Amino acid sequence: MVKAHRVTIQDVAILSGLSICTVSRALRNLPNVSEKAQAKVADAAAKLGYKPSSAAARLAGGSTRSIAIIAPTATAWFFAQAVEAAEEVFGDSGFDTVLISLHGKSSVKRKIFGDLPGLSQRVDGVLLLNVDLSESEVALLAASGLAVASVGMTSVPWDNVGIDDELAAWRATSHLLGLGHWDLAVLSGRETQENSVLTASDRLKGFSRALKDHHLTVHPDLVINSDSTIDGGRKAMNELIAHRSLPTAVFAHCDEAAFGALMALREHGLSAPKNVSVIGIDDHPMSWFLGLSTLAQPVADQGAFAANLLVDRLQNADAPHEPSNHFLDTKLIERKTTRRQR
Amino acid sequence: MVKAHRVTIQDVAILSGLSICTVSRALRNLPNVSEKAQAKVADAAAKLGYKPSSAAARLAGGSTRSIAIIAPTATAWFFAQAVEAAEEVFGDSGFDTVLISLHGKSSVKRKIFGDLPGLSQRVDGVLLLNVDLSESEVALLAASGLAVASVGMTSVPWDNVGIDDELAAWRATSHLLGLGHWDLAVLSGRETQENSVLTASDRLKGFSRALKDHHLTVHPDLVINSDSTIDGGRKAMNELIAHRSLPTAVFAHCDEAAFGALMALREHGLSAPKNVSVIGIDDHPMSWFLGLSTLAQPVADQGAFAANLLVDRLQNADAPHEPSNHFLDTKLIERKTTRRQR
DNA sequence: GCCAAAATTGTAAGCGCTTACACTCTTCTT
DNA sequence: AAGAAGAGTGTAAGCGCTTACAATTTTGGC
Repeated sequence: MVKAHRVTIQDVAILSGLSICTVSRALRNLPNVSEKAQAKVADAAAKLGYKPSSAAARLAGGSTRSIAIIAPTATAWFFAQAVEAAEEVFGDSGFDTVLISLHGKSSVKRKIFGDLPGLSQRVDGVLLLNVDLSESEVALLAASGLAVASVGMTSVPWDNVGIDDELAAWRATSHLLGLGHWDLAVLSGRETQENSVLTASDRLKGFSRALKDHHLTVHPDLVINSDSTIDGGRKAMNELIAHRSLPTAVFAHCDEAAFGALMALREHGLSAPKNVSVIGIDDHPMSWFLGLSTLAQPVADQGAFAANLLVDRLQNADAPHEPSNHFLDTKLIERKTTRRQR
Repeated sequence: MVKAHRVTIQDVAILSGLSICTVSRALRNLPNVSEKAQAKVADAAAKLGYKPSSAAARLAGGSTRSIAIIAPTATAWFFAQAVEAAEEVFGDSGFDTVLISLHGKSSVKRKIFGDLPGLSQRVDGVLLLNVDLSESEVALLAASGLAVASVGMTSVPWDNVGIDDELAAWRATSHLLGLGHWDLAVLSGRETQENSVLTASDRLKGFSRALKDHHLTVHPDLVINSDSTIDGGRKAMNELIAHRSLPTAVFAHCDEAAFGALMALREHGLSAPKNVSVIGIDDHPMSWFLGLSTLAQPVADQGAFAANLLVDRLQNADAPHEPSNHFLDTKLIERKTTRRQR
C-alpha cells in the first residue's frame, strides 16, 4: 500500500507552475496576485483536493480556523440553542467550534483567563455566552488579540447581541398590569446564578419600572430570589405561598422558573390563571406545552447573529471596527396562564 | 513594551541544561529519561510557565490535544447532557472539545466523511453520539487512524456505551403489563429520526418481546410512528385517538414523545392515568414536573463514560485494545401517569 | 578492570505554512 | 525614451515541536 502522501501547498505550487509563496497568497486572497495566477492556483488546488493544514498555518502565524464558544453550561435550553446556532454559522464559514463549558465552576474560568495566550494559540476568536466577567477579565480578553463577540452581555468593548432585558421584563409586567392586576410578585434571577448578573438585575429593573409607570411600588416581600431552574422557581413560589397571601399575578424572570411556579401552585391545589396569573420570559418549547404566557426571545438568532459578527470581524480583520451592541426583539405570547383580573 | 516572547521548549531546555530532545521526551513521559532529567525538566517548565504549542506539536506529528464530538444536534436534551459531560472529561484531561453538530443535515456528515484526513489533522479522536453511520462510513472511520468511541451505537469496531434499549423498552412495557394492562399501543421512534435506527428498532423489539412474554400479540394499528419530539408524540397520539378506540396504556419510546401524547390527551379532554396510562424512556427533567412515569437512563454518565474510554485509549495508544460495549443501567421511575388497570 | 550491551542524551532534519525581502516585469511620468 | 513607481513573483528563513539516528555514558558479566 502506498503511503498516502498528504497534499501540501508544495504540490499545488508544482502543479500550477508557481512558487509556494504565490500559491499561499492566492489561496488566502491576498493582494498582489494576478488573476491568471489566482485561477491557476484555484485549479490546481481543486484538482489535487488540497486542504491547508491548520496546524502548519497556525504555527507559521496564520489563523487556526477555529473559534471557541464559552458558556456557563451547555445543557440549559438557552445555551444549547445558542451554541448550536453559532456552531452552524462557524461551520458554514469553515471554522471549527471549540466548546468550552464553565460547568458553573469558577476554576475553569480561572484556568482560561490564566492562560489567554494559550487560548489564542488554539483559536482565532471567542464567542461568550452570558459569561460573567470581572473588569480585569474583560480587559485581559480585549487585549489578548483574540476577536471577541458575545451574547447577553453589556458594556463590553466588543460586539454584543442580546435582548433588551429591562424592556422585556417591562413588557411582561405591563401585560399583567394591563390585565388589571396590581398585586404583583416577581421571581427574580439570582445574582450568583449562571446567567449574568446584568440580565437578572435588568429584568428586575424592568419589573420595577412597569410598576412605577402604573404608580405602583415594589413591595420587598414580593421580590423573591429564584434560580433559573424549575426547582428554583418552585422553591421561590413555595416561599411566596408560605409567607403571605397570594398576589394576583407573578412575573417569573424566565420560563423555567415559571414552570416551577406552576408546579408549586399545583402542589397547593392552586392553578394559573385561576388563582394567579403567571408570565415568564423565553418561550421555552415546554411553555407552549404548558400554555405558559411568556415574552419570547429569539435565542438561536442571538447565537447566530453574534457568530456572524465574529466571523465578519475575523474575515475583515484589518477593517476598522467599532464595537456594536444589538438588541433583538422580544414578543409577547399570550397563552393560558394569564387572564384579566376581575 | 517588551515583546512577549513565547516560552518555547528551547527555553526549558536551556534552563534545565538539557537538550530540546530530552525535554520533549521528559514532558511527554516517554521512556529512556533518567529521573534526574525528568525532575529538572519539570522544574524548569514549571518555573517558566511553559505550555507546549499544540500547533507545533501537531505539525511535527504529535497530538492535537483535541477531540471532536459529533452529534445529530446539540439542542436536544439528551445530546446537550451527553456533550456537556463528555466535554468536562475531555477538559479535565487537557483536551479541547471540538463540537460538530450534524444539524440533521446529511450534508455535514458527507463533508466530514469526505475529508477524514482533514478531520484527523485537527483532532486526535472522535466521540460519536447516536450517529447513524453506513457500513462504509464505519469502515472509513475505523481506518482513519483516529481514536473513536461512541454512545448509543452498536456493532461498531470501537468502544461504545449505551443502555440496553431493548431491555429498557421491555421493562417499561412490562411495567404496564404488570399493572394489568393488556391493550397497549406504542409510539415508536422513526427510523429517519435523529436517533439512530438501532435505538428505535431495539425499543420496538423490547415492546414486542414484553407482549409476547405475556402471550399477547402486537397489533399493527397500535404501533404508531412518532418523532422524538413533543410535537411528534402529539401527532402520533392524535392519530391513535382518531383512528380507533383508545388502548388502556401507551408506551412512548422517549419522554418527549410522551409529553406530546399527554398533550394530545388533554386536548381531547382526556388525561393520564385516568383514561390511559402513559410511560416513556429517559427521565427528562420535565418528566418529574409532569409526573410522567418513565424508565430513567443515565445520560450524563453515558457521555462521561464514553469520553473516559476515549481518553484512556488516547493516553495508552500503544496498549493493545479490544473494542468493548458497555450497557449502563436503566431504572423504572413510577410516577403519576401509570396506574393499575381495573 | 575490560568490553559489549543497554540506557541515556544530543544532533539535526523536517512537519506545511507564512512572511520579510529581493527580484523581475510592467506601466506611467516628464 | 529613460527612469521611477508599482505590480507580480520568488527566495529563504523561520514558527515550536517530534523523531530517526548518532553520540555518549552507564551497567554488568567475566
